[in-house]
Amino acid sequence: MPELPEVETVRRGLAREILGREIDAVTVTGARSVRRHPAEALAVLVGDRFVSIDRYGKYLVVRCSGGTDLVAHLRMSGQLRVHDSGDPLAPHTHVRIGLGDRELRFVDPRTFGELFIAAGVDASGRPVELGGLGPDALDAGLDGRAVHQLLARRRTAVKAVLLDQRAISGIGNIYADEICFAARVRPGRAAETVTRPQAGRLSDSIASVLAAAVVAGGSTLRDARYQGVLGESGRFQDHHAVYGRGGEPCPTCGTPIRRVRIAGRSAHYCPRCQR
DNA sequence: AGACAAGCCTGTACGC
DNA sequence: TGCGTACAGGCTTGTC
Repeated sequence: MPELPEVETVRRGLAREILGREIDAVTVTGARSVRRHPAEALAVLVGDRFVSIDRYGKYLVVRCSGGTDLVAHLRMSGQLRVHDSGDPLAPHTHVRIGLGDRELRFVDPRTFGELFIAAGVDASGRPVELGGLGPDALDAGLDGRAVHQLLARRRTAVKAVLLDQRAISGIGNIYADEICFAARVRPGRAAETVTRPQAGRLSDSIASVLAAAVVAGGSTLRDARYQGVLGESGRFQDHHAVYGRGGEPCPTCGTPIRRVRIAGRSAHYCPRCQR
């Protein structure tokens, strides 16, 4: 399931593969993937070139030469793939954007993901639809003091705050568990009880875990649908300390990893290392 | 066969 | 009463 490291890996892949190319056709075969518009609305892109690609949390924004911003969110199973235009279509291919001899394809079995044209941008140049997002998890301003403030006076679990895209954008279920482990903080701990030193460790862990995952090209799970733009798998799943490892020994102390439900989601932690 | 996994939005419930 | 916050439910389908 694409989170910040996977989306950043896709961003870099798209920048490498398709930047500067001219869009010569847009074909929508899955209307649900463009549900904010009539299916034909994406045709406004024809004749534009891809100018740059930005990422805000888990959103990708493809800036086009005509001034249009194409926004993508992969949700759980969406993929953006670059193919030669004659390549056979994968099942669940919902949108095809022709780029000369190549093609950008949106593939999404569960159809939670979507593409849409931004209605406009705010003063900072961000699409208005993304106005509710908190600071990006890799934003340098997200220091210990800032994290401590985000957690203050919130009675909900630490992990619920990490997953709240209005508080911090980009963290999903896998990395929330890995960040809590690296910071030695229990994911179910009430946010308002986190001390300043613990908030400092959370801040450091957000940066270090996500940066390491980006270097590794993200995480590709056995069932999860994440792959890079050319079909590459990520390698960070081999470095998961706790996520998906319930019952296995903690890599630090050997205590069995505990699996519980927090905020309606599975959570994994070491009951000895994490307080 | 049916529960489960996931992110995000919406609607509802609740506490101050 | 009203506001902000918290949480359950819905969407979807491949996998176990």
